[in-house]
Amino acid sequence: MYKCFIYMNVEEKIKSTVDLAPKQRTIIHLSLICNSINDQLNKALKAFDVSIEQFNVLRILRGQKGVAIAMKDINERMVSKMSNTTRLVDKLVNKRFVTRNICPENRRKMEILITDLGASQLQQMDMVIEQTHSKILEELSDVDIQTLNTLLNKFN
Amino acid sequence: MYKCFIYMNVEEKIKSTVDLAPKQRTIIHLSLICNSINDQLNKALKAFDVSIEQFNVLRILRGQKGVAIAMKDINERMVSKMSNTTRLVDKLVNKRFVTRNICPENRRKMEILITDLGASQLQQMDMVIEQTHSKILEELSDVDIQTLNTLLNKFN
DNA sequence: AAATAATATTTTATATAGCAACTACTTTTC
DNA sequence: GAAAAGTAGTTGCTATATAAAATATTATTT
Repeated sequence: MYKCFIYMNVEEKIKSTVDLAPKQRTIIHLSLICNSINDQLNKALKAFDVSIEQFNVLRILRGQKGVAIAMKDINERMVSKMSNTTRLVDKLVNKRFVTRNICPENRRKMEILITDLGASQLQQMDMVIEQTHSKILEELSDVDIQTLNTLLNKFN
Repeated sequence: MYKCFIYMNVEEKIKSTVDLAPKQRTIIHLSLICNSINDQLNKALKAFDVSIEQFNVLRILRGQKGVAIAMKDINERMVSKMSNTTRLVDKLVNKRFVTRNICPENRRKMEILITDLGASQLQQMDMVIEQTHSKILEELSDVDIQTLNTLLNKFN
């Protein structure tokens, strides 16, 4: 029997009756898990009415420790790059989680800062997200996580 | 020095100056790789003017070996579920890659089939996608791929 | 057989992703 | 110092994701 137990989950999920090539299977496996992770994270953040991307922007701003940051630099630090950081920040401004002002030294630039409200909300989000991360990786040991990261590093 | 070489890639990519918790790092790492995989696959399919999802639908239809399939069943077999298979199939109908007819036995159902044009285009896409998969996983040995799948199976 | 429930698909609404064009400002070059 | 090139950010457009409501058909109940 060619079909190996380690692949069962994947083929179950996409209801495939044929055997997939190991490489194709691996890519699909990764894709399925990423989708599931995003679902879980989005659900966790739903109570705060922010998306994963908005949450990431807030984290970036907190990392600045009070130093203002420009749109361009937010973009560079984001996990999934998108051309439209403007609209993402708009949402956060509307929620009073961040402020945005024109930089006096270089009037092309924006100075974006997290507000106290944003920071306190972020702290609450962090707890929920950490719980979600722990749940997702519950079955993986510390060694598993190290091995996984080493393998992921080999991806092109 | 706490920062370990296996994490370098991640922190470089998101330009993080602070150390992330290993679990958080792993989730971000996965996310980065998934984005990169999707970018590469979309680029490979660009010449055919189809998205990854459209490509997946075509593969599902081919897997049917001439047996018609309903919308509901396409949805079940898709990697990233979405409620709007209708529009996805619309696009493929417009390109003459698939046909869609009302099922005579159950008029609620649709009978969706891949066309000869769709099948021949899919064959071309397969070659490009296989090359892309190989390139993505170039640095991973067979054992690496087995290990990776085993680890991915542990995800919740 | 009419009413109700269940199923399959489509439509609608809303949010986001990605690209390209555009505006506004700054730097460089001549 | 005016023209050209480069940079930062915004806007518009199109495509897609997602959820919820609507429509159409079939199956079940009474």
